[in-house]
Amino acid sequence: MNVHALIAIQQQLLPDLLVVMRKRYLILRQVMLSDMIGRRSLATSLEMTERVLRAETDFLKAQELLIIDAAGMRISEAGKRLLEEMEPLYKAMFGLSELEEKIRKYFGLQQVVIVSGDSDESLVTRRELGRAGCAVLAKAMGNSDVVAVTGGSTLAQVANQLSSQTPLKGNLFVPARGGLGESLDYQANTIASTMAKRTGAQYRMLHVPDHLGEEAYTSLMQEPNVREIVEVIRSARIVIHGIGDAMVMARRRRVDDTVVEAMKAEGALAESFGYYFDRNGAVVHKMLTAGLRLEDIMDTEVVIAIAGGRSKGEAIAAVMRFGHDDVLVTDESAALEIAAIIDKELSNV
Amino acid sequence: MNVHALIAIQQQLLPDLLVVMRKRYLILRQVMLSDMIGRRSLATSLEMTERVLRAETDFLKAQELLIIDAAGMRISEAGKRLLEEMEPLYKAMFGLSELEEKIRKYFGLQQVVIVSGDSDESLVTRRELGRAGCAVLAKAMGNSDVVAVTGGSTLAQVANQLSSQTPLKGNLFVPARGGLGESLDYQANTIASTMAKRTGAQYRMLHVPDHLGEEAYTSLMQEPNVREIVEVIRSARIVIHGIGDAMVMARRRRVDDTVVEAMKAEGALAESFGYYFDRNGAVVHKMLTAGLRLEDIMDTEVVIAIAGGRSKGEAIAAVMRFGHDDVLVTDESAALEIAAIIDKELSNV
DNA sequence: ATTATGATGGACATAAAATGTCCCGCATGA
DNA sequence: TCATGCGGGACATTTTATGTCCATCATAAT
Repeated sequence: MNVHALIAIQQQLLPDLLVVMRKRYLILRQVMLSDMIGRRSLATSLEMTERVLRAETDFLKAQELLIIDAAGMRISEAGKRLLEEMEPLYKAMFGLSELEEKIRKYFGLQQVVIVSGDSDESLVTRRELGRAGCAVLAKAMGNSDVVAVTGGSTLAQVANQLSSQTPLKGNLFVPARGGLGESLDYQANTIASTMAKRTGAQYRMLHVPDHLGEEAYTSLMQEPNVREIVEVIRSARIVIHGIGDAMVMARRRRVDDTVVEAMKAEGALAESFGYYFDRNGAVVHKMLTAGLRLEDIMDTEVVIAIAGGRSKGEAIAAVMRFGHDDVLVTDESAALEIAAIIDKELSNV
Repeated sequence: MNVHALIAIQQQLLPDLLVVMRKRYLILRQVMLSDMIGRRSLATSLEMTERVLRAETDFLKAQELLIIDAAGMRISEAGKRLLEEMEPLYKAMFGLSELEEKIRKYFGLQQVVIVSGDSDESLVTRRELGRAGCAVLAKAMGNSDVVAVTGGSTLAQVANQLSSQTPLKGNLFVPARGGLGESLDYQANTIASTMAKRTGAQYRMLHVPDHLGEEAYTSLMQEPNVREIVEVIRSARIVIHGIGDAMVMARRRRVDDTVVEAMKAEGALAESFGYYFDRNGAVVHKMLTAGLRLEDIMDTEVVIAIAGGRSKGEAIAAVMRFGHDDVLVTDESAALEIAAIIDKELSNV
């Protein structure tokens, strides 16, 4: 049995095991690196409140890993030994948390969740990604929320993993956008309905093509029943969306070749909830939609992005730069790509 | 890096979490063994209150390790898998807690603390034993308590590990008994004074030989200053004492050969705070003392025994049977000996 | 020598979580 | 059909965690 397996087992019984372990490890390490340090400065350098830190240092003192006296705190021999023994473990154990934190901070997100593996390569990772997405979504959902979901294989995966542990009757799932030229399973409509069925929630459909000319848009919006559901969609409190490669998505949606070329020229890289972004997160291509618009996203309380696979790293980074997401759920490979982009950015500046 | 190293680290860094982990593990195991069981009967069989158990089962249900429905609880597939995977690790993770609990229950103690190793073999273990003793003592001490301490090398170890982290000015350390024929370092007087100095507390000496004839006793007790300190000693709220082998101690104290023979004939096995016990915890040899008497012990609020080493296992068990201790601090080897004695006892009955 | 700084630890109000208790409706099996 | 034992809801109460402020002490610079 190896270390990872043990941790995985322990985490089932104690989900925040790693969180606590990491917290205490970082305190210990910071104290060691500082030789001698006071509580207040330690608290700020670890970004903890003073009182919480104090509870931990009191604990570490009781364990005799820290020595605390009137002059401040320093690490004990036992503490030093513990740190040395933990060092090789640290990376293995917390590599992902470290990554999460880095990405979270850089893009100013509320939360980043990374599952290990590469969705491009492994079915297991895709499933894990789905599960992680479910967990995030479940946590975000209240008692009577409107949740807008986009299409795509990743979102379909989320839908399939969702379980009805706590029946969320009052919630309403809606598609974020209209119908696309994709396969039925990956349609936003399909996914919204699956999610609703699996959680015992309600759902509404939007039976309108996503891509509309101005005339068609205007006339459709005259229809009371279309108009009503569109308004519900636009008032969603939660949005969960995938992220795709711009060119792949454009073709899948049968966008005009000339438009595709124009977007390409403008540096379109990523696609999400129907919009196309360049590497800086700027919107490259706008179009009329009966679904969720950019301005709606900005008002949405919780925007969850979910996408994985090394090939999507760049696209994810682009959408994150757009800056209106709150939570990102991704996998290790994509996260590493994103981290590389961040590093490059930071060294250029 | 192997699993055992990780466990060792966790035991230092998160002992509190491991306690929780063990609790959940035991619940899961009990449910598995019971096939299907209700909350109330589970609570009694685990000796937990219903509400506490409920909090845990709710958690385990959320983790999908337990299936709960109107008919009762049963273990899920994932739960079963978890138990199987954890089984080989259980001993490494919780072996000592298990031992502690077993000994605690058998002798009806309040708390048992076991440090790993064998004090007979290892200096490190002796030191650990001292540290653990300190921790227990520190927890027991209030703001103005009288603490009676006996002599012996183990208690000397405790004294040397005690630290003045929380200055306990109002407390008073006194020797439990008078002077013995031992070396100065192991005298109760010496230890009491060391402890007091190291914690910033007060101390009083008892300059009287422990072993007294009736005449000498009577006349000494006429002395007001002797009488006064003796009364303080006998009113101690806390007693911390070592445990020794009867014969070894008798010789060290230069007890008359004829008396030694008599004690031997009566099955004297263990010695503690000046009294000799046989294997059943019965007092074999009583003598007049200016220090703490048996009847004082019975009134003492907190009686802490501390002793380790495989060779002392039997003696410790004997004194525990005497039944007036509240806390036992020992080491792994002694604890294993004690457990063996318990098992033999239980199978005989 | 003295003053200023920054340290810990105590104290305490308040927020949050854990716990004890009681009771309800429901399935199951006698 | 009824009684038993089940889970789970509700709520008062206790315990614990947290934020905040301050007293006191050690240290270093003046």
